[in-house]
Formats: sequence, C-alpha cells, structure tokens
Amino acid sequence: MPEGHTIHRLAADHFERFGGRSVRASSPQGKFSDGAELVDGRRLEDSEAHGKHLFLGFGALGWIHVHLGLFGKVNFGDAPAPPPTDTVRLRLAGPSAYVDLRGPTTCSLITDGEKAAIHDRLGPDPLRPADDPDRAWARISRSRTTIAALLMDQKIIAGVGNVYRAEVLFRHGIDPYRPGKDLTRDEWSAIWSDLVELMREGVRNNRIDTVRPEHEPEAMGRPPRVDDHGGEVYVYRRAHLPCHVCGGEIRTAGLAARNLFWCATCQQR
DNA sequence: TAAGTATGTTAAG
DNA sequence: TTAACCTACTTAC
Repeated sequence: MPEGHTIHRLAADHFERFGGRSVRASSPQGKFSDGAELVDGRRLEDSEAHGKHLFLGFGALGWIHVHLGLFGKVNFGDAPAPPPTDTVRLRLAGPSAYVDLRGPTTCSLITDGEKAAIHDRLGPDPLRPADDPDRAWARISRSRTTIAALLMDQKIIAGVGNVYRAEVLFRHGIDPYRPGKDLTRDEWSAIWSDLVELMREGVRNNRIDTVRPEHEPEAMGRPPRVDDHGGEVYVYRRAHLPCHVCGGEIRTAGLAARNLFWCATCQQR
C-alpha cells in the first residue's frame, strides 16, 4: 500500500536482502514468466525508487520496473521460502531471504532508456536528495488547478499520495481547493521541506505519521486513534470526527476520483 | 456468496 | 468524467 515512502523503503529492503547476489526468479502467477526466466540466476546490482516507481537493476539485462498501483503488495520472508501461492507475480529468492510481489499494476523488464523515460515524466521526489522543488513550483505557481489535485499529479511532484496530500495541507493550514497559483513561494518551500521530513520518517518507520508532538494523543488526553494504514494522522479517513486541533468536524469530498479530507476551520484560503 | 473498499494510474469517451 | 486493471480484506445478506 504505497505512497513514495513505501517504495523507497522497498528499494532499500530489496538491496539489503539480495544486493550483490544472484537470485532465483519465478512468476508463479504467470504474467511475468518471460521476465523472470531472464532474471533467474542473475545478480541484483542496483535498486532505486522515484516516486511510486521501483527499479531493480540487473546490469546489462536491464531493470525490473515495478509499480504497485492501489492493490500491489510486497511480502518479505526468511529462507527457506514456502511454496508460493498462485497470485505471486514475482518471487525472488536468495540463500537467506525471499520476496513475493502480488497485484502490481506494472512488473516488467525494461532497458536503461525506458527507465530514463520514466524519470523524465516524473516530477521531483522529496525523497531524492538531488531533486529540485523549483521544478514543481514552476508548474504550481502558474496553475489554476487546486493544490489538492496538483499534489497528486506525479508529473509535478513524485511520491505524494492521498495520505500525504491531505496531511501536509492540514499541517500548513491550506484549503485543498486553493488554486496552485494562489500559493506563496514561502508556503511551497514550507510544504516541500515538510514533505522531505515526513516522508523520510515514513521510510524509517514504514508508516505515515504526521501528528505533531503537542497534538499527540498523550499530550491531548485522548486515546490513540491509529488509522488502518498504521500511523497517527490529523485528517486522513477521519471524516465527521473532531479535528485534533480545533474540535471542528473533519470534512470529506471526492476530488479527482479520490477521497479528500480536511478541516474547514484550520485550513483557509 | 456478493458487494464494497483501499495509500494508484491509464486510456477511452 | 468513467471505466478498467490488479488483490485481499471486511461487511452485508
């Protein structure tokens, strides 16, 4: 269940378990049999993430490109690997560990050139240290589209999904319906650096936590209310519940085919 | 058993 | 704007 932090964590976890070693590869479900056959016995030489895209490098053979989509899941385990279930698109197995990939939107073998084309159509990623937030600002500051929609557009900024968008807008008191061009440069700088911190912590903990210390359950005298995805949040999936800061009712609405959550009191135009 | 839902994206209309 | 795709889990009947 993937926003960018999940994918960066997966890149690190794959390399930690399989990096520099040859792996056995198979596709029990069948849709990646050709690719798995080519990869089988090769050495994992590199792993990389950009936004929600994962790349596993096998040298001259190319890269396995994985996108989890909405349903994709990855499951690591220790050797010996049990028999795979029939929905496993890709299993990689080494001497000490295995990993199963299920339900991805994309799992294919690509060339360096195809990988470069994917990077080209993605915006800067808060988790890639060299990436430049000004590239996103150039688009946002000229756009009449709402900031909530812009934050989900991977061409503009890569790796932010429905949870981070809702939470970062709350943390900065910005109405999700505000047009991008009405943001100030300072607001954008603050959003970007906040995303860098939040998403790095997301990679470390493998979950999304966005609640500031002073609003944490212990500090507020309320019971911990951890969302299904695993973290403590202000607004995501908290429709009709009281805002942690002002007590007002959290609102929800559809925006760009996804559920948006916000506090109309704390988040102003 | 069926329906509904989910941290996503693309393509068709 | 809508449908389609991929999986697993929860809830309703």
